[in-house]
Amino acid sequence: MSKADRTRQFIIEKTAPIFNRKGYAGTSLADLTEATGLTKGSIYGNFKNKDEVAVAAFNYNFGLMSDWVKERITIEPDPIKKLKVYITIFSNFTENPVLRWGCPVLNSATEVDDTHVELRENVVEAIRKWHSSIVRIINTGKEQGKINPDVDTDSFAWTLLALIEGGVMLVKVTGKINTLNAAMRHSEKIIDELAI
Amino acid sequence: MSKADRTRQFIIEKTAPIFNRKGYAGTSLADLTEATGLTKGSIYGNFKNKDEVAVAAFNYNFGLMSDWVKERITIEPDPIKKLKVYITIFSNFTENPVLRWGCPVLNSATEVDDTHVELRENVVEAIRKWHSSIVRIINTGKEQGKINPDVDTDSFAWTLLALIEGGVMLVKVTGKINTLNAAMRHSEKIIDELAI
DNA sequence: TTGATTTTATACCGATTGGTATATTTTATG
DNA sequence: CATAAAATATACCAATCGGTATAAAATCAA
Repeated sequence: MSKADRTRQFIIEKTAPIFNRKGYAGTSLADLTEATGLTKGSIYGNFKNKDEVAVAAFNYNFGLMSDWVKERITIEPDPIKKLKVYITIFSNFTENPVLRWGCPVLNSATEVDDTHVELRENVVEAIRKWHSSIVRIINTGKEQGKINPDVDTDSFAWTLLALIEGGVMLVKVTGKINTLNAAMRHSEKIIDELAI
Repeated sequence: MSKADRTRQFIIEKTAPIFNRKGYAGTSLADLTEATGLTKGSIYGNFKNKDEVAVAAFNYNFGLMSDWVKERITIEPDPIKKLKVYITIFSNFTENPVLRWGCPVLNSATEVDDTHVELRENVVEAIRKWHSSIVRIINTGKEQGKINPDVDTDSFAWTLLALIEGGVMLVKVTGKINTLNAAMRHSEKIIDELAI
């Protein structure tokens, strides 16, 4: 790992929380230099422009979240319990070190428009991956005879994603945890109903 | 209605779609002058600052959405059908004249932080109103003996809101309508299950 | 229609935006 | 250790940001 690679990684790690909190357009170059202690020249020596830092920061943020989830899903053998890991994690996301400032997907999803093409594509890809991992759990559960084969896997995964992201949005803006709790309790219920 | 009041209203109506599309921080004063054909001086003669225009624009956007929904809910006598009005409207929100650029609540919810206190309070109040209107429909349905009295009204309303907003987010960023459809079909199902 | 008042336009402000050319320093290689 | 290459800092750029003082124009009441 060369010096440049290490600095690049350093910049990403230091700025990723800023991007997640302030938004990908609301974060200025001054924020980046302040967070890293580096200068503009140094940052532009490692990245083409601000957008490239934003994209790298988003992927880093999503990766953190993804790893956190995966780690806890892997140790659960039962598909129903695997799915419930999402509920546990997001029910307490405000105390979660990587999700404290909100879900990176949600935070960037509403912001990216046609002017941030590359970032948008990365957000879409992140959502697709998330959806796929839910689909995979359910399909494996079907093969194991633990989940009702009649379940519409694809639709279920999108519904669960909508409940999680919607719930996170509600609690983030209102500050009332019962908004998220309601969505998570319902999610738990429909997960239980998957079982044969 | 004085000239000033008319101009104020004119500014709100012309800038509200811009704010909803570009975000409340991403919209510049140049955007406002361009959309209205007025100058900065003229806008600042009618509003204290940009934030005041943003707040007025949000409330206008939410009012438009609210009126559109209320109009269609009122003509439905049955509480189950009243709730399904939300599903119908949001399932086709991309073709809806007032929701074409997304739900104003969702668009501003993820953006407002501690630096936009007043706008945030307005968003929270809008969500509270929306929640209350769902609660009211369900409670009336219970009184009429058409909705199961054991239903947790408050939780149900938050769950429905999470499904709607989450679904809107998913389709807006991915561009795939089946993401929203899945959330809306599930919403329809849980609405049907409310009935006795 | 006059005169006071309100509304709008002009011209400007300092601060900040993202970005870059170039000089300096640090790193890696022989 | 010397030297080439890469990484970082300095100093700057034009453009845009939100906002304002003031002049010009339009409105309104008497």
